[in-house]
Amino acid sequence: ERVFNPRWKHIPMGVLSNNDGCIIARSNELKEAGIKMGAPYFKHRKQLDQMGAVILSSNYTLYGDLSSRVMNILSQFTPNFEIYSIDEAWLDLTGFNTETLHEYAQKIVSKTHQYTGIPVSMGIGSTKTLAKIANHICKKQKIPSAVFNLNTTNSIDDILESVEVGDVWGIGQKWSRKLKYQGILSALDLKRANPIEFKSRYSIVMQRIIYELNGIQCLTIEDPEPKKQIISSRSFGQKVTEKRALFEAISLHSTQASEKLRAQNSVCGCISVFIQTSRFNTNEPYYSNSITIKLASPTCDTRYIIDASRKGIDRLFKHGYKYAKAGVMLMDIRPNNTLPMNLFLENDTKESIELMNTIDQINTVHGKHTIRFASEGTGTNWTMKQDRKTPCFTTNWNELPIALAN
DNA sequence: TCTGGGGTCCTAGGACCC
DNA sequence: TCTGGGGTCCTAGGACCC
Repeated sequence: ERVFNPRWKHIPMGVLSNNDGCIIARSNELKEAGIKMGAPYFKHRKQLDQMGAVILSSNYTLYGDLSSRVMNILSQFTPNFEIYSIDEAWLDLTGFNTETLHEYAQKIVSKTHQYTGIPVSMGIGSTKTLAKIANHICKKQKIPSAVFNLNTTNSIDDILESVEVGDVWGIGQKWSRKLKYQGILSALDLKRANPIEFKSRYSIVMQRIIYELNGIQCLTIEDPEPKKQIISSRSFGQKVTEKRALFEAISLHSTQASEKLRAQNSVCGCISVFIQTSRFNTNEPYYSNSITIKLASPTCDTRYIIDASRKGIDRLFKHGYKYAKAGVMLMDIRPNNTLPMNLFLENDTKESIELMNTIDQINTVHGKHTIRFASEGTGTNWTMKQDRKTPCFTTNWNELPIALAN
């Protein structure tokens, strides 16, 4: 957001989740003010207003586009590269000259910043888990070069001792509590734990973390795999009581999930539909339910998936509840075998595949939802709240930034 | 009184991640 | 009034097989 609005550079900022519900990205000022990741916005609104903070709805189109620009640059610095999330990537620097590694890393950081305006930091370690710790140090200590190499510090153990066990990658709330109860307080304590004993007490995942802290690689740089499940879901802007509105939302989710399914050249064997009321409102009766429906045969045709989801809603819906959220999950996902020989043996006939291709092409060229299914309705009464979204500066001709010359 | 051994597959639930 | 969305992996237990 600051790339396209430099005037916000020194102003406290936050970005909200869908529906403007939770705070999911915070500038340093917000972190220092004690605003927690995922905190409900309405609970902190007053405080944030007083701070003069700029709080925005999330603009995933913009973030996704900037992300791919950053990833593009990063990928040029090593042949072995993995995109880990929208804002993280692994670079395999095995075999690179260790003497000049720090400079090389700085070059990566400065080139990324120069080309995209996005500040990045880099942590270097001999395993993924150690590299994550190095990056953690980078941010926590605000290292000016934005690079921290754990391999060239005097004592890795001193660093590990300063890191809380809950800040180790892979240690979440539950395990953190359990470890601390056992007297394992720091990353160093965990490094020195017995991997065999901890495997039986926790799981093989914990054992790997211990090995990785000891510099033994258990996790490698991986190639992208097709998704094994695809979810589309949303909370409603306002609570929904009508079955019709629920089905409209579910139709839209079926459409979006199917698009993702086709984009990775897969078909799915079954779908799951779920609806739920708010789990926070204790004054209203709570209802949450899901149903899994097996498809007659594997498909990526939106029509069959919407049809199945309708049956799901018919069986799930109960009158008298105020629904807060609904969604669709595609499961039993496998490659779409489009070899001509198999075309007519599958649910997805040639006609079906051509129709879906055409719809996808129209929506790619002319914009999302240009052509859509009538069952999605007009959606005006249940679509999500997004009061403060910045324009799609980089992906929409109508929303390009405008530069004025005086 | 006394009731085997070895295997696979599937699912739900729990843990984690960003 | 207002509390996100989308993933992964692992394990235990049940159903089933011979």
